[in-house]
Amino acid sequence: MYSFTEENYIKAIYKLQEKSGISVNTNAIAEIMQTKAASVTDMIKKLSEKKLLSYAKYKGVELTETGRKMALEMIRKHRLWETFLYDKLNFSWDEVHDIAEQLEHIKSTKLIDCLDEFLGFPENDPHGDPIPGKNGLIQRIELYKVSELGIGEFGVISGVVNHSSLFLQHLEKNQLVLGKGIEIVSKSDFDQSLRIKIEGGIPIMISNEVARNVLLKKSR
Amino acid sequence: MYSFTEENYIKAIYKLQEKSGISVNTNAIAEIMQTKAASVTDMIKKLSEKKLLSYAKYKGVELTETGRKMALEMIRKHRLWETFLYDKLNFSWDEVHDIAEQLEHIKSTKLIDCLDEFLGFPENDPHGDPIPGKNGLIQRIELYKVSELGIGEFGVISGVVNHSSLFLQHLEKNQLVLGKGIEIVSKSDFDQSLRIKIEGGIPIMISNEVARNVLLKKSR
DNA sequence: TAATATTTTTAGACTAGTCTAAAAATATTT
DNA sequence: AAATATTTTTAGACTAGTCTAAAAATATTA
Repeated sequence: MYSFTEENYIKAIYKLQEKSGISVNTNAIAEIMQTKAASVTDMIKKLSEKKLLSYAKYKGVELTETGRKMALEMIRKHRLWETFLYDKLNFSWDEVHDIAEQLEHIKSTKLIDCLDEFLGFPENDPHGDPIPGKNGLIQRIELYKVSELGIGEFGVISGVVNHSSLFLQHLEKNQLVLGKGIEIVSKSDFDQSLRIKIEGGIPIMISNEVARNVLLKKSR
Repeated sequence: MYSFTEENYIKAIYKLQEKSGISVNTNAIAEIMQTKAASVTDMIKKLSEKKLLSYAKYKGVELTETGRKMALEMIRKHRLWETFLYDKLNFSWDEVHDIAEQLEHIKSTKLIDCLDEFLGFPENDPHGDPIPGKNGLIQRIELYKVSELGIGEFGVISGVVNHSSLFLQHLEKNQLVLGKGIEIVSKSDFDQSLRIKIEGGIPIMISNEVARNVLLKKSR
């Protein structure tokens, strides 16, 4: 059985590996874990001894197969709990993360499967992120940043890059929520802000910052 | 914010105070917490410094008002989660305790109230134990052990004294579950075992041990 | 009352996880 | 290639929580 801290480290490393490709460095882990580089070195030595990652001094770390499986289990639990909080308990999508961060550590071989069934085997969490299956497989579809679309193109909001509370609240306030269709009307050459038309709403302006953090499934 | 260990100690002390009246001794706490007396002494010193209990060497401990409130919050959370596992995720009543022991530590000012609402503000958990309200008040009714009833008396199964997994499984196997009416048919002078008639079932024998651990609401 | 048994506390050692400061290694700049 | 900057590791100190063994206090028995 692994400690909460061990599980959190493995999850953080998995996320960094997803972004950067292969190897993950000490400072990057320290930043996500909100701790000091020395603490990271201490912990990754232990995790290496437990065969969850492979590590050589000054060479960064990579999760082992065991580590990756553990990470995917954590992500599955996290996203299923977020879905429960959102769908069943009416939490808003910017409130669910911190609670799911705690719930994901519950040790029970059966609980998360029962929750999965209870929720109707959802494929995505409230932010549009894919929920890994019991077998650890993630079903991904190709998503595009709003900033990557051209004038006249359409898409359906299906994810967010930035999960911060403030950002999610900003999106909700502007009706930029999962499932909404949008069309790119025009783009400013000056600051790359966009004028977009939201399905069921009036055209609005969004900054380039927002455009780079909202993900779409392309449509027509 | 309190640690999991601190919360567990407070809960254990509350339960012991409920049984024994006022003061609780070190060995009793050690037994519930499955730890050594020395560890208990160390911890109750800390909890005393945090004003959760009052403590004098060799004199046992008593929870303060703050400690009692915290204990009732923990019990409320525990029982609501047990109810969720049982009612919504179809866990059996002997499986819920260990999972609820973990879930009760989730820190969120809003979560348990949303869960309470989601469950329809239940008054009892799957074992018949009363669920404290948000205000900390427990609604109790008078229950009797089966062994306290006379021949010909009736009652409805409304609680259990012993919460062990094996005992709960034994009860379920014998249809001795919450809500069932029973009538005392006869009693053996030899070993105090009882012959009882269960509503909707055939008469069965139960040992004195079982009779002392099943609680009834009296009826007619 | 004294001897014995039991309970509780204290002292010191341990692990898990954190930190700061300094040392070691690597990367970058000149 | 040398100097400088940055990253990473190591050493030692800290807290939380645990343990064993011994000491202290209380309870029980003779």
